Amino acid sequence: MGWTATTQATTTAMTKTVQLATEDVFTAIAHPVRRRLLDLLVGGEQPVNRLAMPFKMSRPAISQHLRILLDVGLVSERRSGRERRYRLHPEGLRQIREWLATYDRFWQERLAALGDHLDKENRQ
Amino acid sequence: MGWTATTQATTTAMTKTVQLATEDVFTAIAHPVRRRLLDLLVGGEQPVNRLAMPFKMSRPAISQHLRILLDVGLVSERRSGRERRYRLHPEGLRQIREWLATYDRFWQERLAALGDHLDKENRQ
DNA sequence: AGAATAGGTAAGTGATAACTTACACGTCAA
DNA sequence: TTGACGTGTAAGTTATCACTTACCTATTCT
Repeated sequence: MGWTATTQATTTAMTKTVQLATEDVFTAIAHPVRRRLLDLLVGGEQPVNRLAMPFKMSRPAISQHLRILLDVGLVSERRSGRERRYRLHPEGLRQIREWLATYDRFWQERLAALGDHLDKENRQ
Repeated sequence: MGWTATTQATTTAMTKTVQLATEDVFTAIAHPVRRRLLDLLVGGEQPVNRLAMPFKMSRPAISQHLRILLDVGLVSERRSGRERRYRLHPEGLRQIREWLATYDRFWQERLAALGDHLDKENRQ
């Protein structure tokens, strides 16, 4: 997995951002902890401490997983006081759904073929 | 990603087998080469050499990827002469679809909420 | 039988994923 | 202001991925 440095301009300052070269949603959701984090966020926007609670890992580890989710755009971050609240952005999952669609079709065809086969069997 | 050693009994002897602890379909499809392999198999059962052709990697590398797909059950292998024909078994992808379903719901709710919000705005 | 074809497996290597601890920095509370 | 809270980042370690080359076995062809 490669990393690329990109720069992002804001009105007030320049902020450096690190992004996944491939916006690889597939890789992002490959890790069970990250899937679990997304699941937790279905309950709504939540601060890191709250997200980290169910896990036995250190909090920095969670931060790092959140970073990966952030990089592929599956979550966003909003600062509120000394907290950072993470929010789910499931739009990126569309990519996966689209990839899966191919296999839906394949699956349908196989079912159809099976149906035909059974029809023939019955006719004999 | 953890690995567990399991033992498998046969009538004639004991064979040691290494298996993915989690039959992790998510991990299996995380690699672009493996997704591509599955895509190629939509065209029907195919021998390894044919599957390996589009790639610049060595053939053993492809064999190793196929092994991972085999382990999680996304493909099956059938011997035919000196060839081994691989066949797609997309059933395992259901697991992913099911996980995604949660977010479909979330997404719907967000759209609904947005609709409500816009309604209120309009009423003002 | 001997050579060529098809493909799996072993062993080794380099890159990187996934943790950990230590630390820095902004925010709130006393 | 001082300290506690909430969190990100740096650096280091270990395990594992993803490849390569070398080799082995089974099948087919001559």
